[in-house]
Amino acid sequence: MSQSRIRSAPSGQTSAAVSTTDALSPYLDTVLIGDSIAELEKLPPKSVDLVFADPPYNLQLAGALHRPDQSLVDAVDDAWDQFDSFAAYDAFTRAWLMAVRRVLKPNGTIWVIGSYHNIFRVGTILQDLGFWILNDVVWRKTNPMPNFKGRRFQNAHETLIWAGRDEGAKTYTFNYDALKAFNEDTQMRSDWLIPICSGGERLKDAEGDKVHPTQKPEGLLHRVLLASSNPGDVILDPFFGTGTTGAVAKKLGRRFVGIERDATYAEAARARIDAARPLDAEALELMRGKRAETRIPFGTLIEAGLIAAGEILTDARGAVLARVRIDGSLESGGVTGSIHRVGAVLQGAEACNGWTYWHASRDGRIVVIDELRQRMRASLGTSA
Amino acid sequence: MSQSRIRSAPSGQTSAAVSTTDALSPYLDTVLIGDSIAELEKLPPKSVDLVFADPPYNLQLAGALHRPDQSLVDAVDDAWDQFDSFAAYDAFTRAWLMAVRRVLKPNGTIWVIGSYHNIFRVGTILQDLGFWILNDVVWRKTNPMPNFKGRRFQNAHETLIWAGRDEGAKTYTFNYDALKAFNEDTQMRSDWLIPICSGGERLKDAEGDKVHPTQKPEGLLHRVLLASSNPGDVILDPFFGTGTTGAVAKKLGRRFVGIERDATYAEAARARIDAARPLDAEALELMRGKRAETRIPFGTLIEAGLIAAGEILTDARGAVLARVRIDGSLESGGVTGSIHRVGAVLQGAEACNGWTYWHASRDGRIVVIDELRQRMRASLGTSA
DNA sequence: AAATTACGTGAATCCGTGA
DNA sequence: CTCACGGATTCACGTAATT
Repeated sequence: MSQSRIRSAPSGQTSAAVSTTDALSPYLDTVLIGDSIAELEKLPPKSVDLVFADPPYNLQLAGALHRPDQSLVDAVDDAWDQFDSFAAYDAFTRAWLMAVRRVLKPNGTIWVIGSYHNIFRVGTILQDLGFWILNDVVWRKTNPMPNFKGRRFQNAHETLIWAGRDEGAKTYTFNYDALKAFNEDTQMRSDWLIPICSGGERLKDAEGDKVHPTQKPEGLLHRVLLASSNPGDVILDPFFGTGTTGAVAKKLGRRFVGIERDATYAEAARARIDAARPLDAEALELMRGKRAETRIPFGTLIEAGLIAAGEILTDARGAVLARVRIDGSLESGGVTGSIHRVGAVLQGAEACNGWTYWHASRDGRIVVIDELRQRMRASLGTSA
Repeated sequence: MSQSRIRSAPSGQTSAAVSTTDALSPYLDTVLIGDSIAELEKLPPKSVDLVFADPPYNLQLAGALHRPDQSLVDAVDDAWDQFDSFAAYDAFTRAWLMAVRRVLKPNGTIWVIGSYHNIFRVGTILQDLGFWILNDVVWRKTNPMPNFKGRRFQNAHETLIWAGRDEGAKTYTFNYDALKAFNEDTQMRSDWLIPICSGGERLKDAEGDKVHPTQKPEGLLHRVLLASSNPGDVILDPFFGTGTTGAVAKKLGRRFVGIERDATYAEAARARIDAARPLDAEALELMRGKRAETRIPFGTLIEAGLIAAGEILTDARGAVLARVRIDGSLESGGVTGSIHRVGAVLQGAEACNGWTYWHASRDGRIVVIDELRQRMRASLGTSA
């Protein structure tokens, strides 16, 4: 049995009060190598404080996808993401969620992350099994992959579900004030802006290839653990991968139990967690989330009624005219495009800031449209 | 039957080409008062272009829930356990989605909005019925209600699912270029920042109370209809409420069919839509991408004398050469074919856009042949 | 050396039409 | 129905290469 797991940190490293059953202690801060459900059976019931799960998404990708420059998109086509049908995926989901539920303390909570391919099925099964959803949280990616063919909206987010073990459980951990401080003294919203995992944080093998196709950013786990666990708590991750959950748990003074079927991933996780160092309070202070800056596309002003479709905009002197169209584009003498493009073309310039170039008539006065944008911002408050 | 619906706008108000079956025309721009599923049965199959649905998500539904066999689910009983509750909601959801699917054109798409209480069940059933999810979209509220107890994250978003009727349906409407223009020349993401419905837009009754508890903002519908419908299209809303979908549809030159059980809501919707004014056709023009441009075969440029038979084309660097033949094919080192095929073969690529790959020499300058095509288009004027 | 340009890449259900 | 083929299509970063 000792072969089947990798100890990645000396137990007892955290001096904080650890309230775990003795039966769990052999597994603390280790990665169990094996099937999630089989390994979960070995753990004592009602022993972990928090679960974070990043299960296979069941992407169902058909063919190869190329970027406009003909380069191939490196798809997630691993065997572990292949399921024969929705029914097969549902059975798998139900099984691991039931196994997790046995292990979770009555006041514990669970996080599951997914995309539209699988998250609706996960959410339904969570509800069917008696979990009680507390929030769905949207991870907004600062730098998502574009939609290359222009056939859909850019898939710019993933969804997390946060749920209690039971409907009645009221005493779950939620560090409301810590998150409010984190968020510059306004309560944390259900939409989080966080970059994807790239650069130095992304684990690479000797050839420079990514070790795991879907490594999650530590910033995401940081916020999850900060919100819903306390120092010394035990975090279970049944799809450990390359151990983001374990690395962040160690940094934040939490304990972890990881389960991972792939030995290569598990070994990468062990090395990574070994190298991680618990943060002191000062370092924690530095990890404050940046607030999302309010970007207001021109089209939004039309939706909001601050500018009317069909309205005529002019340059500062009133010499150049353009008509606003319903999609937020402008039209002037056969030239169409964004406020910036049309401004540039009409001036014969390479570029143009449409916000300062174009003006509208308001109450008999000519106002630059940037002023209308400021009004929009003001009406939105600082919450964007 | 005429009592069961309210005509809220004169039919034929929109002069745009309306491609609806005659059987649907009696229902156009009206609100049918009645149960969604029963009213949907009256509509002809495959007759609507787009569905927007804002179904109830309160599990203690006050009114009728139908099983797939149309039988009425007994009144919600406090003694029901959780599973029964979800089962009833699922049966209701399955029933109205099946009814909607019958009415939707094969290339039509559907939007459903919900919160974590119901959206996972809606998404699962959509997938089970064969709908094909295109995106999940997050409506990020600029001004959500705070969480007063401080026990959860501020619930600051709702989720929309956009799905095609069938997996294979490829030719659904998506105004990619219009949305890109809207968003100042970067493709529209799956997270939308839009204010909740308040202020003057919010319908109030004589006592100053809001008419409907969950009136959706017109900005949201504006973006939905702009993205996934064309002028003259028929938009079906089976949970019409106070008619946001109808009001925006009228403004944007679309037709609508609304179904609403509550006569008070339906009457408020009718009055509201009557007061709405359609935008003029010029303002409704959308950015059209290259896909919508008239196709100009390469050979046409030779016929027009813009490119000479026998002329040598090169890649951007002038390293690769090819000869133009009289039939509009290229020849280079024994390779012959279209400008696209030859470009692909010479690059060893799967595909190649010959219009942007090949260049010609004009007045001592190297110009991409796509520029010559644009001159051709310009010379054709708007007649195409 | 500092600044600029070029290149690679990420959980992706990613073309449309006519024969 | 399949098949062929014209030709349309990307954003934010991190890192390396170049000026």
